[in-house]
Amino acid sequence: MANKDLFGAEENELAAYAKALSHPARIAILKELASRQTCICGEIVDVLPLAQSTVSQHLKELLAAGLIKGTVEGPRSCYCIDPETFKKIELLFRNFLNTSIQTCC
Amino acid sequence: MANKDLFGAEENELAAYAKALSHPARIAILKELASRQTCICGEIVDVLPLAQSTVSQHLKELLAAGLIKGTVEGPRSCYCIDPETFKKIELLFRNFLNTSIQTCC
DNA sequence: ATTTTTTATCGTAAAAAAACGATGAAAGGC
DNA sequence: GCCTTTCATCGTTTTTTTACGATAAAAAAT
Repeated sequence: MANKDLFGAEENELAAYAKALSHPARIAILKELASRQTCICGEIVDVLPLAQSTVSQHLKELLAAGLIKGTVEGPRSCYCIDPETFKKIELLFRNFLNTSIQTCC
Repeated sequence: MANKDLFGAEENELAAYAKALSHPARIAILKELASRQTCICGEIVDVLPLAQSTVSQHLKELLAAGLIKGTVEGPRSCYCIDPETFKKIELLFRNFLNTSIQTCC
């Protein structure tokens, strides 16, 4: 991505989270994870219209962004939404969007 | 972008808005627009560390996504945040993020 | 009428993202 | 001990994004 230090920390942070959410497959993954109360989520691949390696790549990105946390033990993966990050993002976006609405023309 | 009809409408919509927000320059533009109560915003280029054509391109994307509205009259441009879209997005994201938090493990 | 100023568009190059198949690793079942 | 299953990683190709300079358009200023 473009040189990080051309922009402020808040701009970069917001953009990074938005980027993580910027693909329908990743949204679908998150919704699927959210819909299951338990963490046993090995069947994500079957739900998505993508190859297994592609899904794995999307999971990796979500992991890197901190949106999910997960462990893999041999043939069993266990990914979960990270509620803390979600709370943080919710606040970040809400703040940004609302103050923009209020201060604009 | 990936085939639109591989995913649901909500996934695509969320991802599209997130994509519009996924670059620090675009966040910076939006913050700058929000910070001015008036719509006379011809000096955005000067505020950003990017070439004029690049900024214009980012503005075009924000316009296409519906985040801003604008008119250009010769040597004067007038871009504004679209508060309606912002409200819509705020709701969309809040809904998605909050229900994810509540239903997850 | 010509110049100046500001912006959009075009063409293009470089970088990043997305996707897949093939391969490899790890744990459990046979 | 060997399969099987499930996932990650690698290598590669295609597509998209980002960025810039150069050029064009449009209105105002001179």
